[in-house]
Amino acid sequence: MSDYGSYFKALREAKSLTLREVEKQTGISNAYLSQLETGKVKQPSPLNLHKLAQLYEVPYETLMEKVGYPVPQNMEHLATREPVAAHGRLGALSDEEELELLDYLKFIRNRRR
Amino acid sequence: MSDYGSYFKALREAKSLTLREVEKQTGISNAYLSQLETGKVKQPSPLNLHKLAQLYEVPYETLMEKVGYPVPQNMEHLATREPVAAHGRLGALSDEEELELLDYLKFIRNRRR
DNA sequence: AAGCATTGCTAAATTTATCGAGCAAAGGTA
DNA sequence: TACCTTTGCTCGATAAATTTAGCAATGCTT
Repeated sequence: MSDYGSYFKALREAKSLTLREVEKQTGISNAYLSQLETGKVKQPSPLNLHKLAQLYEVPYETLMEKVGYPVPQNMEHLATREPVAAHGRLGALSDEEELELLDYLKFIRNRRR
Repeated sequence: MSDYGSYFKALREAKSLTLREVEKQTGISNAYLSQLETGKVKQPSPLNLHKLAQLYEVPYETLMEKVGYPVPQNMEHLATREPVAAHGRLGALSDEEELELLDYLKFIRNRRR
């Protein structure tokens, strides 16, 4: 199976923590932690990864990458990536669309007044 | 239950895509997509979120935040509303305005067809 | 040595993610 | 009108995440 289990175990041992101590700090059952460390878990939830990242003091993204989740781009990428307009629910807009929406937005805002 | 379903639905409709078209582009079953959009799914996998983010042209982090996953620290400000405000000429939008514009955008794009 | 707590682990149960099949409503087309 | 397709959705099945309970080995204390 997946083989990042030993990695998590190493992180825990580096802090000299016991499975049950980690359970207390994170709320994740020691049973599950054990399975995680012995390669019996494929994709732990991002929330649990985050908790472990905090406790073990490693970057959340590092753990996400370890378990095979897509990792968010770094800032440079985002900054360069096509239109900043590609945010929110509107998504990427062509110039014409943006102008038309701008017009409609004015209408919306003046509607009731 | 969680209620980000309508958000995904809005994203899909903004692109005038059908559930089965999204299925073809992402490999995610239309059955699951439907459940996702009708609030019957709690935590879709990061991988699926990533696929949808690509198709819908929204940041992966935004979707992660929507479904309640922790978002990497250095990305938080980008994942929230701010970018929408950075929407060139449109400026900052309220939720209601954004939804209404989304709806209008859909209309614009379907006008001819 | 006996008794007790700690530690890592597994087994079974529960919950959720995800898919395949198939159904009913809506649209078009002959 | 009858037929075929498309579309969103539900149902039932399978797999994986995560928990609770409990067990064996080790360690500590008397």
